[in-house]
Amino acid sequence: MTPPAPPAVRSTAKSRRRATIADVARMANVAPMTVSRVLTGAAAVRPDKVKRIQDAIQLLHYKPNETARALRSQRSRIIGLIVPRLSDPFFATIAHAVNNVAVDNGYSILITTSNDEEETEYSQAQLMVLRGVEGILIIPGAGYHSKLNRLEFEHVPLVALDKPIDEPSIDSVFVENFQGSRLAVEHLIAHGHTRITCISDASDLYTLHKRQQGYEQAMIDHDLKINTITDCTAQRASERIRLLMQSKNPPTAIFTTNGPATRNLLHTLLELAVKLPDDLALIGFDDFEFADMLQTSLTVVRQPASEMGRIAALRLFEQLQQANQPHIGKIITLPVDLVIRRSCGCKPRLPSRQRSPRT
Amino acid sequence: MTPPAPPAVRSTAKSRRRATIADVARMANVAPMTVSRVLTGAAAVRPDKVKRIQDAIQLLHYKPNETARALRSQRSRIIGLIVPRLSDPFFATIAHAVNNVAVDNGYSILITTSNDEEETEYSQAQLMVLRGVEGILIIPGAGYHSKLNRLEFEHVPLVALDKPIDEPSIDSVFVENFQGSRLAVEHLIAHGHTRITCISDASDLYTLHKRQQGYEQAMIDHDLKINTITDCTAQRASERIRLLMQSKNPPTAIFTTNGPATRNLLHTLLELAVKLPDDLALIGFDDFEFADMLQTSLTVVRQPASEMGRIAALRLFEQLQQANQPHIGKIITLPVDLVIRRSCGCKPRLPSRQRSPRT
DNA sequence: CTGTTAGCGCCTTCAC
DNA sequence: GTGAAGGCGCTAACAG
Repeated sequence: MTPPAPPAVRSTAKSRRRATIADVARMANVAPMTVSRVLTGAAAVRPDKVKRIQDAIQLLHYKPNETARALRSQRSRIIGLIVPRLSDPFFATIAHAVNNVAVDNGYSILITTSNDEEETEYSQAQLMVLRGVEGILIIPGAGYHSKLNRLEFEHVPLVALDKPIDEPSIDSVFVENFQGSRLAVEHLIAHGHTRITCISDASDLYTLHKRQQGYEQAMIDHDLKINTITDCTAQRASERIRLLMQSKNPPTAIFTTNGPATRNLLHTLLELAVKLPDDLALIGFDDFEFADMLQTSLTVVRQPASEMGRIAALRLFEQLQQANQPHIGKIITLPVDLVIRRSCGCKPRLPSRQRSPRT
Repeated sequence: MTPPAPPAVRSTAKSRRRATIADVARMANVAPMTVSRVLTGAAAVRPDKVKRIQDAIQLLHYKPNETARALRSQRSRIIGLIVPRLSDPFFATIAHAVNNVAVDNGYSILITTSNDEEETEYSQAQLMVLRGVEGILIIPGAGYHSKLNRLEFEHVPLVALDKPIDEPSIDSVFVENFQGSRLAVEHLIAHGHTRITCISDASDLYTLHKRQQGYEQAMIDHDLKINTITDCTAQRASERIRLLMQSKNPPTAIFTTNGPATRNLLHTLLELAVKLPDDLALIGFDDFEFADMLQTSLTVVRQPASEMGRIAALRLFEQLQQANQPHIGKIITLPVDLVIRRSCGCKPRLPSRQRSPRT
């Protein structure tokens, strides 16, 4: 065992380049390949050599260069994650869960936000492939058809979350949008309400559509008249809701299909001094941190954001393990919880939950 | 111009490997190096060759392999981002802003969560370096001293956010914790309050300490008695706050030093049926999405999360450009807003803001 | 079990 | 302006 070999290059003042596998091999008096085998465990190596190699690694502070590994072995141990916005707690929670699974598997995450832009999503996904990601998890943006079903992504394992990508071979993970909404609306009906309005903002066409369908199914099943408002964006919500509440037959209950719609509605109701649940009952799709501390705590359909991220990531790793076997897209749909608080008219002692039934 | 040259390897059924720079060079009848120059713009190339090369690139759908580039050029165009939790809206918003800056600079982000664990933070940071990130942005976890001041990170550009890392050469971006808190407490004092309690949970020692100091400074300046409660964790908050409110001289106002403390307090106040702001005035550090829709809308100190992320990322890129010049750590402190709502006792028509003064 | 050879895809370097 | 050679650091493939 020789002392730390001076690097091949003359050791200038302080450049001192990182030790490479060759340095370790030289010091341990073996071939680089043998060092590699110890590192990766790809094949057995005689114990005494293992010892020498490990000592050399210690002394040189050797750490493998993952970029070189990725280039040579065609395995980057990196997956891509594309979300519309990280500032949305729902997406951020999914990202957090994905990260945990990735770390458990020894993978890292290359993340990016699409800002709900088709071109950004597409170009960032391409860039990820060029950077050698082994697979991509994506929450497609609202309001367009994702282009990730293109040919160039044919050989990249892909899992879609929350919304689908239009290509049957792609795995998807959704929540029970339809059943959850139906459950929520039926809860309102059980409270005796008959004039129930469904309010959406304009974003996120796929999920909102599913949720509206759930609302409509519940209404049809009980012979009630459907009334859906779909353009309650931040700008127009105030006007639309005032009109609604001041009409001659205003609803006695409202179902909002996502967080923004719920927030827009609540703002206007505050302005109008409408009291929940006396003047109006409300259930919103999607829970949020302070839902239990509003003027009237809100009954909501809670989505399993963390669970979604976890399952999607696990699916992706299953695909990575199955290498190139022909792949059939699997659709996983997670149940949602109806978290009953005060806004629907219940007077629960403790917040209770009800789970969406599986169809 | 020849038709798409069959790849060197025989084109088996459908393996069809990705085109490389050599394929493009062959097709355009130039040396690979010339193609590289067109790609990177590293040197001028005669227009007719440029044309031939661009045509070949189109025909072959050539895209450069970024892993190979990173290995050869020692520039990955990737930066690392470490946050404690992505499920925290404050951190997630920072991550979002960081992403936007990175994309603008043609960089990608390798992200990971430390879960507030010293070892995770350290090992993930190491892994990022092995993956060739050019720099790291980190929000250090709560409750320990980050190990990223170690020797091995000496040559990795580093920027700390929200909390410092104990090493003077590292850039940091903070908010005005001290001034913001002082401003908030002075606002309460201006409302005529004299018994003001400061409540913290146990996490995040650095920022909470700074905020407590701001509170104390304001109290001292006005000859008021300091009363700080530091262990209002989710488990103990209820007990501690009940004790406080039922003491014989309960405070007439409270200043909470972060989101969790605010939330814990609000929960208990709901249970105790304490009405804001009549029974008690409250200002919390850190804004959140539904702060304006609580039983009584909350007056808060708002932190510029997005701005923090943006500035930290910009700093990192400045370091990347300055290559190896000796670096002196720069500390950037951002002002915070006092967002006045109802909980402090104001009756604003429109929510108003006040900016923390710079010292 | 171990070493040799070669090359992943690109760009640095240097010669022309 | 252009090309040839060589190697970034590692491991696949093969030979022994």
